[in-house]
Amino acid sequence: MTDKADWQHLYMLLKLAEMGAYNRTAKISTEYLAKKLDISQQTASRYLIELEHKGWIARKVTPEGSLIKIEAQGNGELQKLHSNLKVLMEKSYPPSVTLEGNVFTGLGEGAYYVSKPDYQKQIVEKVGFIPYPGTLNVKLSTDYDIKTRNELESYPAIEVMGFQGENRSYGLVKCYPAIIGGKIKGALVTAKRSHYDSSVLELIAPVCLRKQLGLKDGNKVKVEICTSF
Amino acid sequence: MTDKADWQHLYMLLKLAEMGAYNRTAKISTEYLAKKLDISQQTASRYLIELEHKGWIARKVTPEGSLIKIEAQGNGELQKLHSNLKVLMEKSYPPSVTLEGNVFTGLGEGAYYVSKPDYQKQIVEKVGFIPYPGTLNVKLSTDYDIKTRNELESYPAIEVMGFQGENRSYGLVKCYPAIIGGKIKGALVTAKRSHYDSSVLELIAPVCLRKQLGLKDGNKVKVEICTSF
DNA sequence: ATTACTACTAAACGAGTAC
DNA sequence: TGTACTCGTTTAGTAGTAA
Repeated sequence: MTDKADWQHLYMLLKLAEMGAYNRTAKISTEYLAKKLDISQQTASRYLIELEHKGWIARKVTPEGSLIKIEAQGNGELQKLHSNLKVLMEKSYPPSVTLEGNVFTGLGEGAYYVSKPDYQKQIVEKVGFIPYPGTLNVKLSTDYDIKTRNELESYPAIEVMGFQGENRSYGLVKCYPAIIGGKIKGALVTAKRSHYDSSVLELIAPVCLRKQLGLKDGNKVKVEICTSF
Repeated sequence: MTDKADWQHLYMLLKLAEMGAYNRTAKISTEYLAKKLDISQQTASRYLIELEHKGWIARKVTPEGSLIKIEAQGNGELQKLHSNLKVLMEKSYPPSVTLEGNVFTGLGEGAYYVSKPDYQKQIVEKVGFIPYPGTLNVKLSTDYDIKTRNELESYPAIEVMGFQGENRSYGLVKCYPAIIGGKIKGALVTAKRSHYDSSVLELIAPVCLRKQLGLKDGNKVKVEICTSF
């Protein structure tokens, strides 16, 4: 992620690009740049030095102005920004949503399902980790959380296919990669036919979430669902 | 143009969008936002207030956090940024280039051509102004300016078609909208068959450029050529 | 002309805290 | 919990000026 201190540099870079420093060399004096950005000549000069230091631009000072060209690293920053924006604009759903609720103890069903080899194998392949045999259950309470939870249904998900068991059939399970408690990468799993309604989240992870996050029943936990993967 | 003070707000807006406030309401606490952007909770709060003040977001403060949705104006800013970047990334030429040279007196040919009704009519229609009967001639001297001038040939231009006159034929003229001397909107005109080589710019505008800009022979003048229109 | 240093000023930031 | 105020500190920005 581009950090805070880079904001102004990124903006500067964009302006330089618009002035012709993208994929070619442009002659831009610090005074001209200053006027365009409505900053002082001194600040413009300092910015250029900083950008050069970062390796975002190449700069050659001449008596008639500075010859400036955006370098590979600078191009990368602009492209990153562009693709971020593109994803945002072109998708109809947000790249991530955050839900919050309270931990509670379920019926131990999650463990049963997760340990089924047919499910487990697919989770490893498609979601990318070996699930700890058990789920963390989180109860949503506010209108906002429940509404957002319901919206998830229409977002793309990783689909873990159902299969025919000995006595019964096992249905489709949708998985959404998630960051639980701000730390652990796991997934929200939603069975089509679940005992729980849409006010409950069932979470899996490669580790025991309760243990790793030190959670007890009733504790609040944040779950950041990633909708693009 | 987004001005300098807006840049951090724009960045903030982008982050809010990534957190799901684009086209829907997201619940984001100032502390959570602060952690994501690596700023303090106080600053995050202040930013949200400023964004609301600007009309970029709608905000409803609740005891569990702030409900935030990016408003039409905010969407507009993000879209503007996106299209800027898109133009930059997808075109092979820069959106604008700046040339600099010295004013000199030509042979008065410019006035002759510009006053030809067949040319003039097209300039009014395609370039958008009634040209002052005369051109400002600018001599380029540095390698950079001449090189850049030559690159223009491959950029898109407004084409003013040639025609058959009484005694001779008049050729195609390419026009590039330009800002002359940092102030006046006019155009660079390039005749296919010109007496001047590529180290000379011939400029037209709705007014007398020499007069309006107070230019005398030998004076330096900056010409900003717009390649997207 | 330029660029960019130093010294100062203005603005942004965040700790503490009230609500 | 939350948000957002005051106020001291830090950082960014500018004027003057040298090279």
